[in-house]
Amino acid sequence: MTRSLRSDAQRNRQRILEAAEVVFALKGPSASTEEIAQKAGVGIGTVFRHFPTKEALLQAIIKGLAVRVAAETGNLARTGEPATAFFQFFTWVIGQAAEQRTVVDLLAEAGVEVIVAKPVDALRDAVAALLTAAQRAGAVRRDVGVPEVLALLIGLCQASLHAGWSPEVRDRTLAVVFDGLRPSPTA
Amino acid sequence: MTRSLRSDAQRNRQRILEAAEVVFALKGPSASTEEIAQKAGVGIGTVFRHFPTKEALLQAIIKGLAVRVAAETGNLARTGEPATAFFQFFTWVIGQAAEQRTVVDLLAEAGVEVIVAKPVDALRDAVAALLTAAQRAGAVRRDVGVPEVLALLIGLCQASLHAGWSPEVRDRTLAVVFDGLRPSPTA
DNA sequence: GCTCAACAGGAGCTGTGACTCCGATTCTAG
DNA sequence: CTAGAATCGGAGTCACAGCTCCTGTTGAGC
Repeated sequence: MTRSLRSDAQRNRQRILEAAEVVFALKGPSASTEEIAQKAGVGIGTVFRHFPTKEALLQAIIKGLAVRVAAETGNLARTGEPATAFFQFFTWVIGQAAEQRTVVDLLAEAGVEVIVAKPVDALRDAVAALLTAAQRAGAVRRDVGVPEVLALLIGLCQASLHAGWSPEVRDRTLAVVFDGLRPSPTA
Repeated sequence: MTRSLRSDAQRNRQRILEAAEVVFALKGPSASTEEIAQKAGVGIGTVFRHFPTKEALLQAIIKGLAVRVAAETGNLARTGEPATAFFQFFTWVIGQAAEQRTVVDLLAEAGVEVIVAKPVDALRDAVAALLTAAQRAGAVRRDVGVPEVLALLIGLCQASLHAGWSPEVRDRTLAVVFDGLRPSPTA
């Protein structure tokens, strides 16, 4: 087990996480470690002591994000109307992605079959709960599963990163997907 | 104007383009110029004489791809049934993207508002023709435009690059989007 | 306060990839 | 066939980012 860190080390670790979250959200995974260190007000060496590789840092951020998004999703599943909660979740995630590039990476991670981190699993479970509740309420067709939902989420989030993606286009595109997700009247 | 190139130069230029097309399709835009030169059987210097920057080379490939895709799209618009041609086009593009990463970049380029290259414009026109024909035939709802179609195409193509995207998931996801694109019975 | 282990910092190492430069090598006009 | 201009090739340059290492500093137990 790891003993608890010295107080200044804990403080720096927290600062690095916060800075990395902002920078990654803004510039994507290609942001340089130096920029993160500068934003956190620490040296590069300090960053690499807390996180052995840049990849580890990114994973830590994604993990934290997964926990928060899963919690939010769980809340929505518990308190909202099943029929509308699912669509609210969809809209919310895509809104997040437009301003937080990290969300896109998180979803990409979630879409991969072989999952490593438990928090991402939790997120998938939360999405599954939301989906099945909406299906039971008759708001979503029954022949779609979590993989399809994640594919649509990933796709729309990726699209939202591109230029020329105005709020109007976003709303109309979402409307198309939502109509496609509803039970078909011919079924 | 530029005089015609020496015969060996023309041959090399062609080889570079072919090699670059293969490599970019396989590894995306981050593929190294050296690898392209090696695949083409020429030195790096030769690559950079024909294309001043790597970006220029990528643009040239995308341009060529745009011409071919636009031609294919135009064919489909002329010979196919308006009601089905649009959906065939959609399916075809996404199938291409799964094996040719460059297609994704092409579409990303097409989605951007400020267009530089004419071939990309031509592609957008071809998509527009296909879309309006399908709408006139009553196969596609009238409140979607080219931006929305491109957004859906870009998104699904990006999603198709990720692991865990099996043919089954692709078909079901496409089915959802197609149902969403059809005229709603309540309209 | 003192001591020392834990930690911070950032100059530098290393690997990579875009791009340049110039001697060697072809193609082509006459 | 030959001159010479166009072209080729790839070693070398430059910039950048991940990562290491060693010196100086700071927190915590005594």
